[in-house]
Amino acid sequence: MTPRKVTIIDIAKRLNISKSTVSRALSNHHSIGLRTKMRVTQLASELNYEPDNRAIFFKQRKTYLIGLILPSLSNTFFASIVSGVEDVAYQKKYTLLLGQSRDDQEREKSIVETMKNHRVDGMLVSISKSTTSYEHFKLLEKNNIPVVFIDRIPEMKNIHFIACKLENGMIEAVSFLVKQGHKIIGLINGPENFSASKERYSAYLKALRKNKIKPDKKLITCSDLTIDGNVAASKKLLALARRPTAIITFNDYVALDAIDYCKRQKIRIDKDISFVSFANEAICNYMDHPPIASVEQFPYQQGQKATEMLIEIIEKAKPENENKKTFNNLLLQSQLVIRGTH
Amino acid sequence: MTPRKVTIIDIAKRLNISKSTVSRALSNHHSIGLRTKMRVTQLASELNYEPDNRAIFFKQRKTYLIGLILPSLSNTFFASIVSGVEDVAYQKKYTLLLGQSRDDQEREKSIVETMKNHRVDGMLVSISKSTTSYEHFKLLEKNNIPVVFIDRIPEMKNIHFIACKLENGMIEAVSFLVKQGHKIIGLINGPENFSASKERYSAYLKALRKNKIKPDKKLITCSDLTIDGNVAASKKLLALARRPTAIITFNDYVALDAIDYCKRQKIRIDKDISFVSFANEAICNYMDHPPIASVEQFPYQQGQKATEMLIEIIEKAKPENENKKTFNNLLLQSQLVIRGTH
DNA sequence: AAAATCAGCACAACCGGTTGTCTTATTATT
DNA sequence: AATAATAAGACAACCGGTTGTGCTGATTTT
Repeated sequence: MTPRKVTIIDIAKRLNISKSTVSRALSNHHSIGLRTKMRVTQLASELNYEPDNRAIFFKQRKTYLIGLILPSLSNTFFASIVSGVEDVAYQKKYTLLLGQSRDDQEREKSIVETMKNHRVDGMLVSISKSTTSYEHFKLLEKNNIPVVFIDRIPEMKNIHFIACKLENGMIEAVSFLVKQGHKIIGLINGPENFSASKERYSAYLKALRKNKIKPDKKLITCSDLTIDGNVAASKKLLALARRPTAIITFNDYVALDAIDYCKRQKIRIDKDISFVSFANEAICNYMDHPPIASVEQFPYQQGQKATEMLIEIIEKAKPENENKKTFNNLLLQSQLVIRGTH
Repeated sequence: MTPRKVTIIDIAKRLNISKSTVSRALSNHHSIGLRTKMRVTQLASELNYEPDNRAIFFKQRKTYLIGLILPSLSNTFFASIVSGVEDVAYQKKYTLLLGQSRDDQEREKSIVETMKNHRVDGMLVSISKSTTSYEHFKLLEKNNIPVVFIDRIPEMKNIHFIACKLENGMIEAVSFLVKQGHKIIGLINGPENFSASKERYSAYLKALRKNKIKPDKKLITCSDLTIDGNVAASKKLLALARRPTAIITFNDYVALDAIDYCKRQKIRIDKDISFVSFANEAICNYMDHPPIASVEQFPYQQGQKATEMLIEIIEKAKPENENKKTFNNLLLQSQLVIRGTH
């Protein structure tokens, strides 16, 4: 129990007026005399009076709080999302509540619970890898707390979400490689149960079709995205009799581990084998042999757009619209970024 | 105004009992009969009743909210801090309010104001580069909201803070280079007005003294930490008649830009020149020619320790302790990490 | 001079919980 | 059977603001 802070009641007592007068004086209401207004504002600043949002929002049934739950924060992709979310939230006068699920469903649930009890006006979520039950999100809806999912989307009907469409990026990537003369193009994908993996997988097949290349199951493998997993996947593809001359990886880190492995195996990067990846992390610019291209997924922009979408939903929500709900979703186009040779 | 949620009053009305009975039934109070308890809990779960934290914390004068303000979130150093803070906050049942100042004093002030009005129980701050006035922090103290500063510490008296002591890391760095045979060791520092720069500067001088090397002003330069600034600083040092054989840089990014510049100039890394940096970013492990060593500043741990410190301050704060305030500060030791050759 | 108008402020209800005190009906004690 | 003890729950105040309504005295209107 922290010591109590100055309230309008304290001010009212000292000036021998009622607290409603203080409240109106501070908000410059016309029915309060000039002299009283001046005495109130004067004393308020002397005492360092600060209004208590909770009391205000309590009546308004609004908190101007937005909850954001991400799997991790030390990952640059998610850090960019946070940054985009915060920028928009700040601009629209909302404050951000942050939680990281650490890819643990129970922790995710618990954070949802806490934020719900803090009465956030809405939530932004990138679901954890281990999330299989969506009850906690359904409960939010029952409580009239809108949720916008970002990038990692659950398989639920009737949800708001924003993501980055990878199909076009994958097609650009494959076409780019084909144009460079590659015919045997491998894929190191992420965990099979990821929707992001599924999307890459089907886009990869579509891209091959478009370029009239027959898919070869042996050229497709998965990694659990750990260093060991990435190396194992690389090893598998590079040991093939029909060895790929180019590999597309789930993200930049997979590519970097793969490139590392190649170097140790004296497989020459960009000669014996080329890499194209996803994420387009800035850090790749410092590498001697980065992937020759990477598909940008615009995490910062996803964060921005998701927040704009959420706030719009929050602010247009009215009880009378209860039964004519619509669900917003937005797919940004990904974009292949070809690295300059340097 | 979002539609209203289920309250204990709704439950009370339906069961024709008083709201205090509902409250006590839900918290399993002994003076409520078993039958009533069951009817209440039953109906509560049917209606998806969720307690409103604000009403509870309102009376308790506590929110279990902690505000965290950092200059940026897209920077991995700060992202690690956030991660450490969130982990501890979660474990201790506090929720994190996040804001980024974008190194703008006005935005920092405005975020402090907002969080204060949300009645956070305490705040964690890494001050913005442009912050010169500390009034907004002093006001927090007057409002009995404790603040713990992290890593970027303002020049104020009587504050709580946590930071990472760079002196020992710098001494280790210089000694390491000397042991490798280097005698001419340059320094590319950050902006002069940074306390972090000042600390590196004096530690650098001390380290040279310890190793009986005479400092040479020409070997010391500053960068504004932009790519152009980093390159310009590198150019300056490498153009010297008495050219350094090793350079210590403000952080890894400066080193990477410098290394990049060297490569373009055909200056051979680790032969003609070696680099040691600060921050020890994981990404350097993927480089062909990373700095040979880097001083780890433990941002994740700083976040953790700062949060532990803050929560301790919050929870032991009592009105009667008002005038016997003490100020906590903790300096972690930095640590030189020598990269394995790979 | 009586009635109407209005400025300036007080009073009270409300938001959704918690908690101390009071009431009532039942059971236990002597 | 009369009294004390106890169980179960009602009532009301409180946290710190906002806001609709009511009251009072002064000024204006007729």
